[in-house]
Amino acid sequence: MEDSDDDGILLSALKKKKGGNDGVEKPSGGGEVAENNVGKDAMVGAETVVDRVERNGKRVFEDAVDDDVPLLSLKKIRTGSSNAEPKKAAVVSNSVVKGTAQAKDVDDLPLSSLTKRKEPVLVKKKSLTLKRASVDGDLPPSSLAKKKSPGSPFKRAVSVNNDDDLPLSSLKKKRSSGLEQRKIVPLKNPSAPKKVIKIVKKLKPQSPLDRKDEPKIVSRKSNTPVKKKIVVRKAMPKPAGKANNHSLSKGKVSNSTAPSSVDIRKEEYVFVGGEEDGERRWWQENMDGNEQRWQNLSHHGVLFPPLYEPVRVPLIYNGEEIVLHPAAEEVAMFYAGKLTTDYVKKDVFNKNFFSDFKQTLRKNDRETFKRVKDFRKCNFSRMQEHLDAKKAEKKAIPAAERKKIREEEAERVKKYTVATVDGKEEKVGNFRIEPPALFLGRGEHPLMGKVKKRIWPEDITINIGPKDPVPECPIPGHKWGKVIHNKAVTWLAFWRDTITNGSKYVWLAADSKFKTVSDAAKFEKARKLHKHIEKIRKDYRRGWKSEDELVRQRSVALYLIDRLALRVGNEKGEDEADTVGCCSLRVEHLTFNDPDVVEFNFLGKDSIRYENSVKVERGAYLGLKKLARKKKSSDDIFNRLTTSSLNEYLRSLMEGLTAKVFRTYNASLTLDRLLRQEGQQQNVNEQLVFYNQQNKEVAILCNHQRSLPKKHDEQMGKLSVKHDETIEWLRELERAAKEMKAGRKDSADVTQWVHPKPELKSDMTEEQRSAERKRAAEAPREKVVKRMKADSVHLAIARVHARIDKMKSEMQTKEDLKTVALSTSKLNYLDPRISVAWCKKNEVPLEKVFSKSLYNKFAWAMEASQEFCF
DNA sequence: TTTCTTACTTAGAAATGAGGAT
DNA sequence: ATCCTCATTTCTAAGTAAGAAA
Repeated sequence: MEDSDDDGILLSALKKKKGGNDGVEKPSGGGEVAENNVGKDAMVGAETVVDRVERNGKRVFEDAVDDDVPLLSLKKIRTGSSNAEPKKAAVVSNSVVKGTAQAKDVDDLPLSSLTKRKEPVLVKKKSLTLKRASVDGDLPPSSLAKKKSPGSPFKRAVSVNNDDDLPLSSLKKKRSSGLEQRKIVPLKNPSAPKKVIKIVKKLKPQSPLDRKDEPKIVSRKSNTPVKKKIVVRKAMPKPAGKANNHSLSKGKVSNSTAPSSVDIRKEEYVFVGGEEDGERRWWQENMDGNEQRWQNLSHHGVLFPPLYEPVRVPLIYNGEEIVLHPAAEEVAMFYAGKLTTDYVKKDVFNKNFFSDFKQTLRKNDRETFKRVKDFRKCNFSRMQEHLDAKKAEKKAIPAAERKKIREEEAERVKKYTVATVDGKEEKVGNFRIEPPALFLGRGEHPLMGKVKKRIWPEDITINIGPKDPVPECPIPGHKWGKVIHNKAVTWLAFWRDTITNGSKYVWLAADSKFKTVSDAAKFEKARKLHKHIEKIRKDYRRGWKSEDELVRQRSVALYLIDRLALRVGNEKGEDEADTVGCCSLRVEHLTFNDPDVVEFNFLGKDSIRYENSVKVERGAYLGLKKLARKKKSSDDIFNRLTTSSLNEYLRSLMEGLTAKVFRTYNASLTLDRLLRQEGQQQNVNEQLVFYNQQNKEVAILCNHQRSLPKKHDEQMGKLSVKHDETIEWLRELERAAKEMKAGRKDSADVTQWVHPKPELKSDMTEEQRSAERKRAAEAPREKVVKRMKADSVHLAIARVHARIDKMKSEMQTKEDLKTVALSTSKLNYLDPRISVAWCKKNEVPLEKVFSKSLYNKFAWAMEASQEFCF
């Protein structure tokens, strides 16, 4: 039983992934991209379930992935993208998938192999595992276990790992506090309101770790069994034999992993890490309920963009040149600068722009205002040319001078880049006030094209320590709108956006204490969810059948949030693009395909399309279908449910739990589990390809898309040509080898076709050079014949094979990632300790995975041991 | 209640710059 | 060593979610 419970949990996690994947893949297509994908999908889609099964039988891994969960659609999608994927990746996903997938499928699949692999690693912790299992178990395990059972094998393996990670062993050592941290986390919870705080306090007295949440839960019926968790914790604290290894804690020596890597970071790391083995690192400090986030705060205010300098380049109206009033010229220039974008093709954009433009004319230049009546007669080309010329001018600046300018600018701006919080110097994130511009909303934003006005000091509220000097207002003759001393907030300055009336803030940078503490707390909260997830799932499954419609709506919605990683979906106003999240889904966004497939198609945040067809659990399917019945296509599916009631309910399940925690949880858990799959990566490069593949799975889960890079097709074409030429060379080498073998010769003539080298001369201008390069690249290849010895031919063959493999892998990766954005999940959803642990375990230098800024942002996570388990 | 406001996180595109291929 | 690519950084829009106000 216990084991199975564990498995259940794990599996569920896996499922999510799959679901997510499905979702992602499809979505990747938003707009045009989407269509492309669709095409692929369609092909794949042709594949039937049966096909898949068969595949499973043969190629266990790849197909397995598809199978599981969700879906059909997924399969389709995947096929498209995943075909190319390396087996390793496939394997991982498969396992995952299976777990996720419904029991039947899972069982069928041959998970065993995976399991085996993992188990060895896990070894030690069985005991821990058991504990955890028991914990989960105490909840009503049975039912869930059954459903999920399919995944069990896989899960098992996973679970074992979990135990290991338990956080801890390694953590314990160094930071004895590690454990505490966790505990603390809840307290920290940034969002945690006063109420939370109170709760926390109550809990504190309790033991260490755990579960402060439980007390709260009490009200709910089932919770009794809290204790178990405690048990788990105990286990953790132990010793940590393991710990030793990697954790080299202190930064210095540290990363055994990153031997070759940069040393600079170590220094930074040390700095950031602060205290030695300390009890408490700065990033562990509570954000507890303290309303006071700081005592002293000093900074230099904000930097305003330069004023507009009129250039008297005319607007051409109806064929005639009109030199505009400077204010109008500035606005017209904004439009001219957008001429190459798709915005100018949108009526709303043009209408909004022209309306604001005329208003500016009316205020400043009555004559022109009367004259300029028709937008279609406006010609901004002279202005566009002016902007282009200016850009070219800037580009032409010699490197040395450019560098100098840069440095001078940096010097000028320097004082704005830092702030001091309670004696610690911190970087400021965005000290530049946004310059006036045309508002560029995403998707079909009703306000796109309107003029975002210039912000003046009077529009700014400065927040600063009561004893700290008020920054000088940088624009003579002006003064700050307001100066306040609000210790409950972390912003340095504030203004109101002139388009949306929304608030804009100046914050500290991502590596500041304010930001990192809450970031760490976010991940700890997500980890905490892992301990409650089983119960939560059980609860919402029960809710699908509830008599109470509100309960049904909430339960079905939560299922979608959990399995598909949907956002909660707050209500939106009239003046915003029509996008939705879970709670705001409308009937028109879903299509039901009996018996249990739901197609989703809607625009989410940033008007990114979410398009996915998902095989959902029976209860959820029936529940959803029922909710859609008798409603118009424009009606909300979850009409009785609000995001705040949903969150209120979640809070009753776990302290601090909100809908967005599920995204973090699923994303991180998915990466953690996927990275545990063993692949055959040999060198660091292959490891990184593997890592990126798993990162991609998460990005797909979260539907993180990017637009198709402009030159993608062109670049793929080039790679393809290169690839073909390399193959051609390989064939020639093989032919020569054969010839030598047949003739028992030790050398042979080989023919190679090479591109002529460009003849660049030192007196050529840039233009001439590029023309020459182009000529050379397009010139017919020249035939070169050379005599090669047998040895070198064989050597060359081996090398060419390797090169071809690498090319294939690169092309595949490029194609796979063409519309997937990895950065968003890495930055916001993936617990960095997962990556740190993986790097240490696989001896991959951390800086290969984290850019410098990410490294700094995640400094708090760098001492995680390789045993860390999310 | 419900709506509005505030504070903070998450998001993709554009701008920039560092490194890789040749 | 040069040029171009591509990754990183910057920018600011668009979310979430809590608390205040209506």
